[in-house]
Amino acid sequence: MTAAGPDPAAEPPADGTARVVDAVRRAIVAGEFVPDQRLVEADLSERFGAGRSSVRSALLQLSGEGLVERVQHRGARVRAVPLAEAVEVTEVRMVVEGLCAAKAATRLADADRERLRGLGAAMREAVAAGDLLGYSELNQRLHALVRALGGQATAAGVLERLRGQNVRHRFRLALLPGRVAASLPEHLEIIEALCSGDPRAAEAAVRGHLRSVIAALPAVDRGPDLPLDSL
Amino acid sequence: MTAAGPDPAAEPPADGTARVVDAVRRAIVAGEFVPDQRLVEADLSERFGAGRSSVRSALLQLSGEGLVERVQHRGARVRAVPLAEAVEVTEVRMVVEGLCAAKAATRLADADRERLRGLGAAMREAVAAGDLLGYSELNQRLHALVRALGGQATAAGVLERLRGQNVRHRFRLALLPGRVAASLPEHLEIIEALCSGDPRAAEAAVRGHLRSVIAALPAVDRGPDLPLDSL
DNA sequence: GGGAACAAGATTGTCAACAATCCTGGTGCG
DNA sequence: CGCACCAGGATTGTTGACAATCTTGTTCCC
Repeated sequence: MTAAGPDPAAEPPADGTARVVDAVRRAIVAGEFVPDQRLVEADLSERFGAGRSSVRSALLQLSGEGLVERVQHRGARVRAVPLAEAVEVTEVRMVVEGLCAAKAATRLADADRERLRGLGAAMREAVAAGDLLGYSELNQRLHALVRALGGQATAAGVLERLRGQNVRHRFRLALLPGRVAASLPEHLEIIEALCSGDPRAAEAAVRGHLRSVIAALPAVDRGPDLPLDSL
Repeated sequence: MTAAGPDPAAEPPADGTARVVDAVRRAIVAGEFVPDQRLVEADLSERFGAGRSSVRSALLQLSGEGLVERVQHRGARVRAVPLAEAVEVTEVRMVVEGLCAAKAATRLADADRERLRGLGAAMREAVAAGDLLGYSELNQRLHALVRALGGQATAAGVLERLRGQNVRHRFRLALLPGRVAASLPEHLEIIEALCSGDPRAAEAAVRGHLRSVIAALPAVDRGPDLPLDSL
């Protein structure tokens, strides 16, 4: 049963509930469903061609993930994450991702170091080329890699759950003028600290980076709504 | 975050789903439902006098809280938390509760200091009197207080979610011979560091304490099953 | 004109029945 | 004897209808 790993590109014939969960989640992170938008069961049912029961289960599940908010007899709506909470989320990410980095630093194989440094080089190039979206993508890849290398499933789960909550802020962050200039050296420092195998340094580097992200969040929040077509 | 917070004194007339959620959660943390036990919808439906639909919703919600595990077409069972995962959970608790402590240290009012020192004194007395269960209760109160004083709703939510996952191990920890002797000074150090208003010291004290808890976990895991009637 | 009482509409929560799926035991063939 | 195969039972997933609850617009009285 443990033989075949989770295929990253599988499950086209997802049945009712699972399919709706996926579709709604995708619509939320893509910005198609805006914060505070009501999610009426009957509407979603018709839109996705699934029974109201499946939609209901899906909303229950998404509520558990913190993406939608439900109140008794009043339905579900897309959870709005105000700036103050985005800061809180990032603070928690700071310490938990710091833990992952510290653990990762003591477990690296040579192949891992290569992947990390490869990512670092790609980031440098993206910045040099002015490819903000590509950089944002690499950014996520780096953080995901740190999560994975930590080998801490619980921490990874917590981070995954938090990740969904401030997609909005995170997407805009990379587009903030001058942000990448500050972000790139921090990322490179994380990579170097990890490769050096020093857990304290790795944790400190991750914390420093996310502290800087927190400092930049207020500016992001004041920004205008973006198209986000680029997904 | 989402509701789900076990309010110690509220909602007497809980209707269908909410009532089942509460009852099942209580049964799980009380040990009435043992790990890996199957939770058949029809059985629970009859036991709690609620429609299978309500039971279903309840299981969905509890699955979101991480208390039960569900697999497609194979039903739900009480999540078993193996030692390795209990360690992981405590590691995450270590850093997140450290964050709460650091933030709390900078926000304390005099009344808070009094409450903290009062808890410390009560702990000393409980240990002197050999009241292990009372000490365990005070222990939880202290950790809850740190959570609350941090004023970090997101962190508190994460911790609340993790708390439910290793009740089993946590309950037995206090009963481990010689454990309280190591635990008490650590708790007192946390209290002093908080009262001194130094965030770094507070975080370090919390981390040190939970590191010691982690070290003690393997011994707990080997212990026999306890009655747990004391709830 | 302002606000409480009320009724209609909309939406969620629950129930019972049906279909789909999985697990368990037995059966027959090699 | 071992193993693929196949009913039978048990359990979950889904559908549709009904009851309970909330929201909104209206009316009536002060």
